[in-house]
Amino acid sequence: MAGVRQFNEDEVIATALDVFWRKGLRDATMQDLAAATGVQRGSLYNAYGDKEAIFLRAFDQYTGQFLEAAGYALDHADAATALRNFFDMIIVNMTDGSPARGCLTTRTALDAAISSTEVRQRVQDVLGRLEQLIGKTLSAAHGRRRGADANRLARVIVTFTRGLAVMERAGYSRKQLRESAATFVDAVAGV
Amino acid sequence: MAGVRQFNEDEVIATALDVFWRKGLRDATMQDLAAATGVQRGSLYNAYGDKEAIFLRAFDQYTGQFLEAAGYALDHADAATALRNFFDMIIVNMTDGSPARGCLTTRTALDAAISSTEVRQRVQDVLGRLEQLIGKTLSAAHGRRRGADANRLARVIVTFTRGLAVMERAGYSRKQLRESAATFVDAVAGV
DNA sequence: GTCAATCTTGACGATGATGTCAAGAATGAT
DNA sequence: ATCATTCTTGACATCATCGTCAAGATTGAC
Repeated sequence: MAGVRQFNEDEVIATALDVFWRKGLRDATMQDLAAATGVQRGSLYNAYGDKEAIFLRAFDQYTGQFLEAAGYALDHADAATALRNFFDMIIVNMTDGSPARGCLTTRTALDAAISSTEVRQRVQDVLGRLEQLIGKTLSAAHGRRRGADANRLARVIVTFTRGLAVMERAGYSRKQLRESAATFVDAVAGV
Repeated sequence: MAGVRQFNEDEVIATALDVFWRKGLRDATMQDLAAATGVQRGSLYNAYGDKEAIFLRAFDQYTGQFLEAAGYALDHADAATALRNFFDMIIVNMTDGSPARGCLTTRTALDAAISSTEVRQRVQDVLGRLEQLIGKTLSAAHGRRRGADANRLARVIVTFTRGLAVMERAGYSRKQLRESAATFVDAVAGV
């Protein structure tokens, strides 16, 4: 069994994403990845180099899915509806699984195991892109809220989503998160 | 040099707090604590049992300081002023030091190294108390905003503070955090 | 069919952390 | 002054993880 790669890379990365999501970059070990993927540790090292390289691939896959879902949820003419959809989506996203997996981006941002700048950069990228996505939705919806205004508000909204992720980790239930998000949207979106 | 404790417990805990704040519960090792406090590892084990016990003491010290400062900052008749003070305080709190230490509570909430329920419980306690503190401020300031309304908003505000802590970790500057907080207060407090 | 390339496998060494312990030392009580 | 108590110290055993590597195996190209 050798000579050519014995595993499907996409599957391995998808499985690795699941492991990282459940355990976090720091706590997931190469052994965890090997066990979950069925690929030996040595093969993983041979194929990817190290854990962080695997993480980066998995994280890219994750952000792709996430931003796509966010864009879809936000795609409504009415800003309030868009935001409600969006919050529903991310709350389900972070409270899914048992135990809940939480938000991978937030967890990664807080993970001190970040020696390389690369990981940090990716986190900033997602947050920045999310901010832009939301900013566009806001300026498109409310003609009166344009430019700097929408951008500032977009950042506030992104910040709030990070807060929800922390609250989830602190033990708040999906229902509680939803209530907070609803209150937030009502207050901020000025609906 | 023995027979009686050779170190000042308060000083040791204060120093330990500094270490935990900079490195996090997970990443701070007993060796780090020993080096920072000047107390040998063995003595620390003898005196406290294990790392988590030391952390709990340090964290209690931290939350005491933090909630006191929060209460002081929030002690204003005008809700908007109270909130602005409060956000100023926590933003300085989390961006202080070089590199910035971030928010210990948030970091701890995300730290997966939490096997014991105790740590998690303390985190929930701080957040809960903070929520109450803010709730009181809100109901006291705005007569029209009472009961459930103030409580819901208080939780939204606590959530937002957690978001700021994450954004700080993601690399946002003190200035950026302040801008977001200001936008948030303007929008939410309905000032 | 042969061979070079490359993947797989299991073992190895290094490292860093945890928690324990026995021996030594100094204090406070009697 | 003596002694039990208790702290300190350094060493020890254990464990988990990382990253490397040589040997074996298999494939695809020629």
